[in-house]
Amino acid sequence: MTEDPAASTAPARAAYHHGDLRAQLIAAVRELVETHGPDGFSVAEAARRAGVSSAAPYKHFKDRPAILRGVVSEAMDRLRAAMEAGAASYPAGSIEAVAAVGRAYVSFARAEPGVFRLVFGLTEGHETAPDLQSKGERCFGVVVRAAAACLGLPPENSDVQARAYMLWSFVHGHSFLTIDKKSNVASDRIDDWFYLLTVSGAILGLPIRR
Amino acid sequence: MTEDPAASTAPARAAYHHGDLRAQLIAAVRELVETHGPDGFSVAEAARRAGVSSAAPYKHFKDRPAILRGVVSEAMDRLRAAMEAGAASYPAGSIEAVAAVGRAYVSFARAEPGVFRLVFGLTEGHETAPDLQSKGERCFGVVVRAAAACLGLPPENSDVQARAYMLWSFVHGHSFLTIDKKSNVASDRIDDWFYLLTVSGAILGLPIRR
DNA sequence: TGTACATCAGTGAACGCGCGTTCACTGATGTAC
DNA sequence: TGTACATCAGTGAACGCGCGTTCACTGATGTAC
Repeated sequence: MTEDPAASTAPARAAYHHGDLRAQLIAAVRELVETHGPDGFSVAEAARRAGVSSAAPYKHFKDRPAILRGVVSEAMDRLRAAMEAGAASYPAGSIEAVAAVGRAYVSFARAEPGVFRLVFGLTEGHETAPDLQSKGERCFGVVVRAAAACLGLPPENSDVQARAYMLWSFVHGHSFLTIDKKSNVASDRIDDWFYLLTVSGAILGLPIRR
Repeated sequence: MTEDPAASTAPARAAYHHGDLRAQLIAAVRELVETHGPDGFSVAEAARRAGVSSAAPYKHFKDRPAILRGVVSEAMDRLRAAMEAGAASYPAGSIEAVAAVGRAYVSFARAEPGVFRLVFGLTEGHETAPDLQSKGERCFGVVVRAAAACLGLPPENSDVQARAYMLWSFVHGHSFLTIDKKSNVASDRIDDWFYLLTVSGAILGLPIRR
């Protein structure tokens, strides 16, 4: 998948052997999850879409949960890349960079709501997956670094972490409410760049005295 | 279920007829959803737990999605009641009342994570359910009214609605991150009453100039 | 360059399973007279 | 108060279905000499 030069872009009907099946299966599952929801996918249907027999997936994945984990892992890579790209498109340390991370997050959720839900624990038996856990932490790290740079404090600072977590909560909640259609007129205003900037600033700037 | 005097509290082995089955089924599904996750339940298993044949549920619900809708509907009633109780336990118009609504929300999610996920769109084919939609709006109404009272503005005010939505996003996101175990040390601090108060105040008080 | 062989990635048939739903039925309940 | 009867809420057997997974297999690929 990663060391693959260009075959994955072409339909690559591919020979008998090696049609880049692993990546094709993940793509098929992504499609299924988007159209039928998380848990609305089956190994059989994914194999069908990839044009192979129902036994073929087991040459690449141990079992059904392993396929889901593969999809989630790949999705987390893309999510983190999107967040980083968002941050990089504004001056380091600016509040705009912080808001851009949030905006990238929401955009991802909107673009792939099924996969987004899958990433966030909607599937059973994913608790035992240390690699996924660490990928999640790396995503959070993007938020923390942006917040730290903006506040001029080290990322290890516990107030920075608390505020970054609050920002994440806000953006995460907005993402879910939006894809669940629970949104109102009010939710549309948050997509407004100005609102996102303002609420980000408020959360970062809130006086934590104690 | 509602007009039932006291039978639902007792195990109520009940006669052949009428053992308050509808309510018992909903309770069984709640249990299943908590232990096996949303979509991890089956009509057959729910019937088994309620001690009836697998055909019995169809006397009370049209089909499987209808059972899910019943569970969600009942859960939304309880969620709204909890939010209202939270608001009522502090002076009307106080920021504490606003924060208490949020705290009730998070407590609900923590107490019944499976049902909470179910409520928020994780199940297929619930798009066609106007009664659920309106129940959701009534929940949001609790937040809006608390925010309006605190700001001294009418609930119809669009800024009030926008800020209420932001509060809801924040609390919703925190709820999900918490039950998904995506939380860190940082998330625990938000359960701290003082933090919740502060961030609520920040969101309500943020300067929306435009 | 050619051959022998281990490995790899697929096939396709088969399995057992539990599910959602239906059906004709039956016993208990509530009501009219 | 008693009886006749409509209705209601259950039974249990049966159906067809698609799924996850295994199995022995086979043809293509890559490598050693």
